[in-house]
Formats: sequence, C-alpha cells, structure tokens
Amino acid sequence: MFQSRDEFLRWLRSIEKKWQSKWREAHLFEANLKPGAPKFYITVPYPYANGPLHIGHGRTYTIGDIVARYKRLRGFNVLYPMAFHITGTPIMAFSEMISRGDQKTISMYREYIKLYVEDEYKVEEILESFKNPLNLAVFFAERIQRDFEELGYSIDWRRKFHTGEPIYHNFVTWQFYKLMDKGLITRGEHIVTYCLLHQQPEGEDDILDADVNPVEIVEFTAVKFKLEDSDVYLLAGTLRPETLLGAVNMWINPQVEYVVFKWRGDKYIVSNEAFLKLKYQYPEEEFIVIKTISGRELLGKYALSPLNQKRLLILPAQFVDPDNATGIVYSEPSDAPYDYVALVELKRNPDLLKEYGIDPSQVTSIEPVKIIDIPGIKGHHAEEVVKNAGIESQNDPRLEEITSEVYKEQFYKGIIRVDDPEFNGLSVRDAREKMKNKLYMQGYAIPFYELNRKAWCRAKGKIIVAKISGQWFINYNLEWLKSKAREIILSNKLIVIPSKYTKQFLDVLDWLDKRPCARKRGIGTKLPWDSEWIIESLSDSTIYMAFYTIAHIIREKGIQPNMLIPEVFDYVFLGQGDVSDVSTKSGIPVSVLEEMRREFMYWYPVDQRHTGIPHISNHLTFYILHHIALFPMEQWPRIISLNETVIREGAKMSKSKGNVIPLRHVTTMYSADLFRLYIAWAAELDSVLDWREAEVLRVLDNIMRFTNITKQAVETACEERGYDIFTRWFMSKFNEIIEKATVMLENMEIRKYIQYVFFDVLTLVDKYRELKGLDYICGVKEILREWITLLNPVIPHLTEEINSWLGSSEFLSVSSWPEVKKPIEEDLVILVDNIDKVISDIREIIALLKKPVNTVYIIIAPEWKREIARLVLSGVQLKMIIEAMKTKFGLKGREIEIVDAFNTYKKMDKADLERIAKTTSKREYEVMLAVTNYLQRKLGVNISIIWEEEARHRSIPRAERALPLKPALYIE
RNA sequence: GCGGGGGUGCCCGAGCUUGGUCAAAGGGGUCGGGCUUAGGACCCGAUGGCGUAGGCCUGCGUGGGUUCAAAUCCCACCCCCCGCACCA
Repeated sequence: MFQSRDEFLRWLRSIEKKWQSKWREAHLFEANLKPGAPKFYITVPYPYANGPLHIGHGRTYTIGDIVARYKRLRGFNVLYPMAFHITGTPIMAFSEMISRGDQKTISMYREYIKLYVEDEYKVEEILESFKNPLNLAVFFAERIQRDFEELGYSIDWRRKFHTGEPIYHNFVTWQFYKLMDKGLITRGEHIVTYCLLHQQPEGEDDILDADVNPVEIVEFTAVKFKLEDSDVYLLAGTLRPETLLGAVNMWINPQVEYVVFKWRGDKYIVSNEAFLKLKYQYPEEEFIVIKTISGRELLGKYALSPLNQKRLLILPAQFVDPDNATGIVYSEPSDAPYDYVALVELKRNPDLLKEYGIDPSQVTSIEPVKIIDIPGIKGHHAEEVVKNAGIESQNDPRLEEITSEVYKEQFYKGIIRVDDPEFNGLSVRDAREKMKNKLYMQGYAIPFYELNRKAWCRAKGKIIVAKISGQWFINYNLEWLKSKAREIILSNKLIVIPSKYTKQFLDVLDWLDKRPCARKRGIGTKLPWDSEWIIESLSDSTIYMAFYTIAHIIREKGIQPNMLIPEVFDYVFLGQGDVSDVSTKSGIPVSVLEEMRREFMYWYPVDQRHTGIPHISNHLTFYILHHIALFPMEQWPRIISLNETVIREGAKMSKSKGNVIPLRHVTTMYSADLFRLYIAWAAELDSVLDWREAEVLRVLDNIMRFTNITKQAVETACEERGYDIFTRWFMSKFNEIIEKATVMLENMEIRKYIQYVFFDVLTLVDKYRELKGLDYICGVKEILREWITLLNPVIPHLTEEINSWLGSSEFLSVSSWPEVKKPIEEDLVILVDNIDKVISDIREIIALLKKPVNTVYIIIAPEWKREIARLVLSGVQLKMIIEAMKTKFGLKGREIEIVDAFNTYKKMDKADLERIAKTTSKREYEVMLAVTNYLQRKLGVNISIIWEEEARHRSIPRAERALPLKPALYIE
C-alpha cells in the first residue's frame, strides 16, 4: 500500500520508464502495413523545434495519443507518427542573436538547455554550438522526442524527420511544382515590414517586442496640396481622408527639415524621413532630390485643397512628427483634437506668429468647419472632448487617447454633412472609402504606408514599410478550390470536432486570399524556379502527412536525396508515370517504388488530424486546400479535431511571467500518467484548461487510491462464488459505464470518458464496499482486467503494470477494448440507486421530528400500484384500469385508492414512470431487505421492512402512502 | 469593426445540442462528527430560505417573450475572453 505521495510518485516514474523501454524493445508502436486490417491514421502537427515544449503543447499531443491508443484497442492498425519543424526565421533569428552575444537570448537558451543537461560545462558547449541554427534545431528536436517518449506517446519514431533535411526539401519541391501546375502560384507586389539595417523584410519574430506590442501596417492617404503660385505639391498624410472637406489650414513642423524632390514628373515636399520611406514604397521609380528646406520656410504660405481649391494657410505645429507618414498634415480642427488644440494655441500666441512672419489676423479668422454629425454632439466634436478633458497644449499626452476615441466614435456613428452631394449623408466609414478611392483615381493622392508605432529590429535597425515586387504567393482565392472545401465541410465528409468550430472553417474560407509563400531568408526549401526565395514555413507544411508514409522506407533503403526526383513522388503519391521509367530515371528499384506506393495507399487518407484552435485560420485550412488541390477525393482529410489552450492558476502562461511549465518538468516533477490523466480530464476539448497544482495533487491522490485498490484486489485470493444482489448491481453499473464511456470516447468527449472510467468507477467501488463489506475486493478483482483496459489509453504505464500483476505476459496496450456484458440488470440498478433517495428522505424526516428515533418502518407498495403505473404509461383509461385492478388484484371496494394512484402517476414525469415500470415490487422488497443492515449502520436506527398490506393489518400509520420506489415511511 | 466563444450557487466548474428526472454533477472552501497523542491524510454528514413527516418558496448576467413547464428555446440589453494572417 502506498501512503505518501512522494513514495508513490517515485514508484510511478520508475514503472513508467520500465514500460517505455519494454514498448520500445518490442517495437510495439511501429505501424506496419497489414493488408486487410482496418487502419487508422492520426497525426498531430509536428512541433517547432526552437525550444522546449510546455504543457500546453502536451495537452494536444496527449489527446492525439489517447485517440491513437483507443483505436488500437478497438482493433485498428494505428499509425501515429511525428517529425520536427525547423523551417522559417525564428530558429535562425535566435541562433543569430546567440552569435551576436544577445544576453537575454543567451540566458534564455541556457535555461532551456539546463532542463536537459546538468553538466555546466556541457551546457556552455551546447550553447556555443547553437551559433549554427541547425544544431539548435536538432538539439531541441531530440529533446522533444525524449519528452514525448517519457510521456508514453505511442509514436512510430522510425518515420521521424525534420524539415531542414534534403529529403524533405525534395518533397516540398515536388509539391510546389504541383501547385504551380494547378495554377495556385502567383506573383505580385507585397507590402511588408522592412529593416533598414538588414535591408530585408522582417516580421514579428525579428522586431523588438513585437510579440507583446504588435506592429501593424496602416495605410495613410497622402493628399497633394499645391503650393500657391508654384509647381510644388505638399504631400499631407491622413488616416481620415473623408475630413478633407473640412480642412482649414496646413501644419508644418518649423524645426524639421523637408525635401523637395521630383517624382513622376511633378515636384513634391515631404519630410526627410518620409522621403526615404517613399523610395522604399515605390522601389522601381526614380526620385530626384532638388533641395532640402527648413519647415520654417513654408510657414505663412498657402496651399490649395485639391477638391475645392480652398486656400489653406500653412501654420507651425510641434505635434507634427517628421517620422510619421509624410511629416505634413492638413488641419481639420472640428474633428481632430490635435488640430483643434494647436489652432487655439496659436490664436492665443500672436507673438509666435509674428516671429514666423505671419499676420495674427489671418489666423484669427480660421474657424473649424463642421462636416460630421454625431448623435449627442451639437458643436465641434474635437472642441467638446478637448474642453471636457481640460487639455490646453498640443503636447498633452492625453490627446493620443482622446483622438482614438473620437475617431472610433465617428467611424461607427458619424454622418457626413457637406454641400457636396457626392458625400453628403454618407457614414464616415463609407465616406472614407469613397474619398480615398476618388483621390487615388483622380491623381490627387497616393497611398503611403506607415507603422502603427515606431519599431526596431532586434539588432536596433529601424523598421519601415516597404513594397516588395515579385513576391510569390499561393492563391487560395480560387473558386474551384474553395467550393470543394466548403462542400466537404458542409456535407460532413470532413468532420470537425467539436462541431462548434465548423463555422470558423467556413469563415476562414471566405476571407482567405493570396498568401505570400516565400521569403528571402530563413531555413527551408528553395523555391524550385527562383532560388533567391525560400518557401515559407506554413506553406511547406501542408501535406507532409503523406511523407510520413514513406519516410522510414527512404531511410531503410538508403535512398539519397538526389534520387527523390519529382517523378518519384508523382508515382508514389499520385500513381502517375510508368514505374520502370521512374525507376530508371531515379535509380530507385522498382520494388521499392512499389512498396512506397503501397504504403501510401494503405495509410492515406489521414483519418484524423488533431491540433489547437489557433491552427484553424491557417495551417488546417491550408491542409484541407492543398489536399484538395493535389490529391484525388479519396485522399482528402476525414476528421479534424481541436482542443483549446492551457493556462496556469487562472493566468496565461508566458515567458515574461515566467510561469511556463515545460514538458520536461512533467516527467521529473510529476509523472507521465498523472499528467496524462489530469490534462485529459481537467477540461473538455473546447474549453481552456486551467492547470491548478492543488487539483493535480488531488488527481494524484486518486491515482494512488486506485493503485492501492487494484493492488489489494490482485493480492486477494478469491473463490468462485455466486453473485449476490450487490455484486450483480455492481457488475451492471460497471457495464453501463463501459457502454457510456465508449460512446464518449467515440465522440472525443475525453473528459467525460475519464470521469466515467476513472472517477465514477472509484465512487462505484466505494459504494459497493459500503453495501457489500470487506468482501467487495473480490468483485473489484472480477472487473479489474476490463477496468484497466478502459483506462489504458489515458494511463498506459500504470495499467500495463497492473496487467502484469494479473500475470499477463501480453501488452495491455495492444489488447482489446472490453465488450459490454449483457444482461445489465436494469431493475437492480434502479432499485439499489434508489436507496440513496430513501436514505435522504429518512434523514430529512428525522431532522424535522427533533425527537429520538427508535425504529423506521419502510413500507413497500404492492404490485398492483406498479401495474397501474404501467397502464398509465401505455395510455390506458382510468375506467379500464379500475376494472383490470378489480379482476386481477381483487381490489373491489378500494376504487378510491386506485384513482389516487392513477392521479399521482398522471402528474409524474414519463422517465419516473418508466423507472417504476421496469421494476417489480417483489424485487423492491428483496433489495430493501438486503440493505437493512446497511441502512441501520448508516442511519443509526432500527429498520423494519414491511409490505403495505401487512402494515395496514398492523395499523402502522401512513402505510397507504407507499408508492413504487417511494416506500411509505413511519418513524417511531 | 468583422468573426468566434462565454456569463451558473462562497470559489472553480458540469449542465444547456434532444425544455420537465435541476436546489442544479464533481471538486474546493466552511461547519459538525468519526479516526488520531496532536496535526495531516482518510471516512461520514451539513452547506439558498422556510417547515415537528419526505413539502413549499426563491434561484442559474439583466429585462422581456414562447410554453402546462426554461439554467436549458426566442428577442433585446449589459459585461468578459479569443482570432483578424503572411507568423510559428
């Protein structure tokens, strides 16, 4: 018997190790082709090997493993493979940062390595090796594999690979040729975040703090305002082109340097910073610098609004940031708080104006023009909020927040009120779109891209927005593709579990468009027709499940990368080409090619793919679409199942909080089976799972209790003997649980399945012990083998161990799922379960009486009362019932009692009536008699079981109130 | 904004798809009892209100509605969480 958690955990870990090595030695989970046997192919996306995985990942892989193990017990030939993803920029970026000596990264990785390596010297050596990204990836891939093995996952490791391997590159190359053939590849312009230091596009992974403070690209409309009496245009950037009609002046920062340049045959002015950005956004065009000027030189001049030729005075403003958009803005003080405040400030400060050579009277006459109606705002919106907030200076930081509030409110509620019929009456939202397009179309404006915040790369290089030309895309916006995807989802040819996520797939299909599929840096496969480009990491991971089916053959037969020419994959995956030609061309023997083809045809399609919710909008949708694009219908995905994320003690796990539990700790600090049971039980798939230490320990206590019970059962010698009433009840209940648990597992309701087979069975055993006494353990022994089989998918190690205690020399993990043993004695189940209700009734009454109690009479209703219930249930009329009762039970003269019973049943729920109908009074009496001792013990009173008729003879009060399943009670 | 999910008893959390068996599973906490030298663990009982006979009343975000009957269905409102891409 285990007493302490520590002792038990140590033991648990030791048997986990033992069984893992036994499974490994037996090659138990290596799935080989068995012609004729039903197969089940389940995959979970391979992990990205840039660091240790945590318990959130563990949830997903554990669920995959539970399904794999369950299907195996159901007699399927199951393939559950795994590989490692190293494509993309993060691994490279981390490796570069380590090379560069970035202390944060170095200490982070040092901690990661220490999870697996104790020797300090070794740790530094490994860290040093990470300067080569491949070493980093391979190190973690190997550790993740070890983590997975230590969690007992039933993976066929022969098929593993990583995405940086040449054989994988060849596979991806083939795939991209195919996509090209099918017309999914296009090329065009693309707007990206771009690092000026590295002179290349850099995404979230490379940008400082982008994970916590996301960087977004926003489109400004840069409006051309012609300087009066010149041929030069000011380019004023705005996010709200619809306010152009309310522009009353221009803002220039006098302290900033501007550039006058020639472009597209015209002359323009923008800030220095903006000029640089412009060149990156129009990379193939010619810009000629004419001169630089100070902002001050422009003050006091007039610019003409392009639509109405209104003269706008150029005024000074400090809030104008040269490094935001074009460094020039127009002023619409009615709606823009900054504009309003700056204007008021200027009016209050004529000296400053004079200093810049501007006549203050010119400014006094500038008034906001109201062009937007907002419910509840009479005057100028900007004025109102600025005054409410008491803001006086354009340098007040609160302006930022106020501005976004005003913008938001106007966007949703604002209506344009202007003379121009084209815009009058439009919502702000519509007007913005319309104005922008109009300005672009008529050549009055150009798009100018800017970031939502200032950003730098990890090496402190400035990030701007640039346009890449010649970007390669995968075009998912093809009707033939999308409609097929919709069709299989809607017709349930592709099943989504839990089904509530089905709609999300359909939604994604609606908005999914072109996706850039290659970048100029990172680890990965080169684009076969344009070797400057490397295929991006989600685009190379869409149909790799096909690769698992042949990966081990490639290794075993020593097939070299150069032999894996596209024709090989055409043959293996699509059955195209003549096998001997392919053999000649590739150098792979015909027999091997045929073997690969057989293997693929046997395992494909993927029966189930399981992963996390966040993959719906990208990977999973690509997975579906690529299969549709490249394979015949028979090979398309069948089931996609999903689970939510994991949090810890109510808080999100994150590196910055330092509350991430790595999988490594599961096997050193907890145990595999404990983890598996907890993580699979603590929440249903579609809800976020909260890892709570206290709960984990409680589950541990239960596993310990379970182990102790089973141990005792194994060690007790039991004789063959007949089943008494309680044992029959126990068996029936257990068989009901088998039935229900099986249904739950088939529906992927894993939490409920575990609730039944673990927690409910434990409770059942307790109850059985109470009823039956010490002898109960023999009943447990009887169901033990089936019980541990039911639990095997979740806690495979412990159940294998118990199975060995039972003297079995076979692996439980490849045995078979228990069948439900009939008959389940439903009447016994109802009657014994009903005892709890009787007990609580008795307790309630005793508590109310507040008197000492000697004896409780439990008075059982006669069979005729049940018969009435049955008749009511089958809809027989009262009259008929009375007649039947009279003849069958001799109840002449007791018609009132019959009517009473009839009325009672009429009011009852159908389910209750059915329970009554399924039992007999004789059985009810027997059961009550059998539990008499139990009741006496439990309630601490004398119990007397007595038939109603007899009780009436003995004039025991209340006897006539007896009903089936609700005996009358009289308390003395 | 668009799309998705959710608000349940002191707390966590089931149930709502297929309305009644739901005062509402299961934990936790709290209270009482057992066991114990004591504590822990474990076991038993109680834990919305009222009631001297198994009952009644109130109740599952707020306000309406449908129904003989609603935590469960419909409508409106309030609040919370997640995703919106080219990134794994």
